[in-house]
Amino acid sequence: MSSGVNLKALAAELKLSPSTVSRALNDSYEISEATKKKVVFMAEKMNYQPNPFARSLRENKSKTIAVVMPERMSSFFAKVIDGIEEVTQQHGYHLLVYSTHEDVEREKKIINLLMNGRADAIVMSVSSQTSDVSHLARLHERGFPLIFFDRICPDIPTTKFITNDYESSYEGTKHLIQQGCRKIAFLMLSKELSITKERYRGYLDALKAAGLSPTPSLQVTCAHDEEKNIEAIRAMLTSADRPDGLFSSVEKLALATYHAVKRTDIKIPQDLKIISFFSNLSIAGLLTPSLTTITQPTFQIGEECAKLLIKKLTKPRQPDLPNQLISIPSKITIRSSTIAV
Amino acid sequence: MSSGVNLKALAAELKLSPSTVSRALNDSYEISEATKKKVVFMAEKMNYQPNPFARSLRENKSKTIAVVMPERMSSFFAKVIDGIEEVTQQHGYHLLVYSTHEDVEREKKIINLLMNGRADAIVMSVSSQTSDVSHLARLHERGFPLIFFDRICPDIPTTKFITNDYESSYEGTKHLIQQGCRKIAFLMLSKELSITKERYRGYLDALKAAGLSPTPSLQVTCAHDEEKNIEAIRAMLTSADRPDGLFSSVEKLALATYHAVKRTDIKIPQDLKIISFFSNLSIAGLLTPSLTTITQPTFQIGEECAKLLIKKLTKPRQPDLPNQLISIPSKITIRSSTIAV
DNA sequence: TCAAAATACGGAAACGTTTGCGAAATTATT
DNA sequence: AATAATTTCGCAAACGTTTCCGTATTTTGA
Repeated sequence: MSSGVNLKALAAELKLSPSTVSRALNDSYEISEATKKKVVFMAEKMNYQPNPFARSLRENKSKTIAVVMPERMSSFFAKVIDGIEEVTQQHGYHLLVYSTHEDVEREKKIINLLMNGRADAIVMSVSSQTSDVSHLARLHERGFPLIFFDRICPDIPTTKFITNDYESSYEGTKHLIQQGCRKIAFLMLSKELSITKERYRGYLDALKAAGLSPTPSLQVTCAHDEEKNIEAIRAMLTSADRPDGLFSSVEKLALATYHAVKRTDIKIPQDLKIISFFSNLSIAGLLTPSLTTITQPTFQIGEECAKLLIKKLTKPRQPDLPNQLISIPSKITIRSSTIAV
Repeated sequence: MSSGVNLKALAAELKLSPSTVSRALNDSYEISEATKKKVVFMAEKMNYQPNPFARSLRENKSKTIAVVMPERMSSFFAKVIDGIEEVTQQHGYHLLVYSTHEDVEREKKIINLLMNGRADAIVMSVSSQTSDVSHLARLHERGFPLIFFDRICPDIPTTKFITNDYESSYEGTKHLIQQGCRKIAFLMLSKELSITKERYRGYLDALKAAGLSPTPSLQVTCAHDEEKNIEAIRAMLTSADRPDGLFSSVEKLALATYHAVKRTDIKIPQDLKIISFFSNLSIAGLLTPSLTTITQPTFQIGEECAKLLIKKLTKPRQPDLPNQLISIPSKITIRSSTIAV
């Protein structure tokens, strides 16, 4: 139901053939400048809009990229998509955006839907439930351009964009130790997640380097229910083995921790020092006390994902996405939540 | 580059004609149950995926809905989209998501891009810069299904979903007055916005009902630069005419106000009581002091938008979207930021 | 001046569906 | 038993592009 005017109508009006009009609009070398002018002018005048589906059908590409991520209500993912959109929009690409809601079944359904070519590529971050990655492997094996960011699949040989999870976590944990923490809790979403593994490894190594060992009861795996998370954290914080420091591997768990602390008489940072991966800088400074954060280069991650894809999709005979892990460093910003008093 | 197998290949394998296979897969009444079984089985086996563009071209519909909104880093818009996705996904629709970044030029470009039929409908919330709505009017006049939510265009005769902006603002302002406020500031994004107008009207009427009149210097219009907003608010809060209450018409300005207050020695709620339209309830409870909020039914707004569109798009001969304003009430949650001490 | 090359355009096929129409085979009706 | 109706399927057109060829016209080269 577009504007009603198509190539044929435009051609008829110009007394030219559709093929000539098409070529003129696509700036083909075999059309004279004179007719190009006329065609472009008339196309403008009649408000001709090429039908994207006819074009996609013919050219076998959609000028569309799909973004699949675990949730929408997250400053991290929101900013990454902003970054993606920034560069894709400049190249005339459109963005299909899907949220899996951390549900691997929904993730599978979405991936399967995308196998029909509705999008030219997928950039994704897996759900916290995703352990079996066969749906993604299958997609990749068929040659479908797929790249990961943040929550990656290490075993799928394609390009992945991450931050320096290990090093940042190591440094963050070291910072807590330097501030006097000896019993440091670790909060994670799911042990399956790549980011959990890397960040946990950094945390453990920093403990080890300081001659400390992790307390099992202080390693809490959270779920999707915010209230339950808060209660689990509160229970942990008020247990006999209560921690004096806390490392949250994701933003939402830092917020849950602040909620949990509000239900106790624990004082931050006197009784408990907190550091967290966190993307919403405005909020970090507004929390009481302000939160020491490890901030990922969100926007840049999105941009890099998109740039790589655009290169792959627009150059004629581009090789497959290389199997590489590209790391863009995070930045630690020390605020009140870890300042020894 | 889908899976490689198309209708013709599938038909050849089955020794049937493509038309029969198509009808079988679409469960047409003119195909026997026996062949339907065979076709479906073989389609499954060969992993046949219908080409969406061929289908869209033929049927002149894309099974895609576009969402156009001012920003992505907003809990309000994120939740609305979650609501939209919830129902559209159930009906096999896909979501193209665009952010205008509060830039009317980008908004125009996006709208013009969407005129070619890439999406079957648009659900949108206009940018704060949007005063000339001719690009949207044109779209609607061409019969393109368009519905608004939150930041609407009153003059375009289609369906709009809002919350009870006037009443909520009236009640919120009344609450501030009841808590002892006499000089109440009003924070807004742009005077052009429908939500600004309605919320401001509610604010003004509540003042008038209490025999108060607004102080011009306390009505601040903000821009897109967060730091500038914070400074403008700080200046206003510390001026000679300093307010004792503040009504923020959008979430981000409440956060800016908390930042501004941090730069002064003002105490909330002792010196200044604050209420705001706010969607991120988790954060509202975490601010210090916790923020009294007017929370919109975000998810439900999204659901209702999508339900209406799905009905319009799936029923064969559906009339145009009616020119109506549907209001779903907000809820005021009183927290510490307005509790008189 | 004449052949060769370059230029500018049109005809038609192709992309993969859906569907109107026709037709063969089967079943129902009188 | 002859005709009518129903069931089941195939042919071909159509959706709106792009592009492979072919061709007529003009320009170039010797």
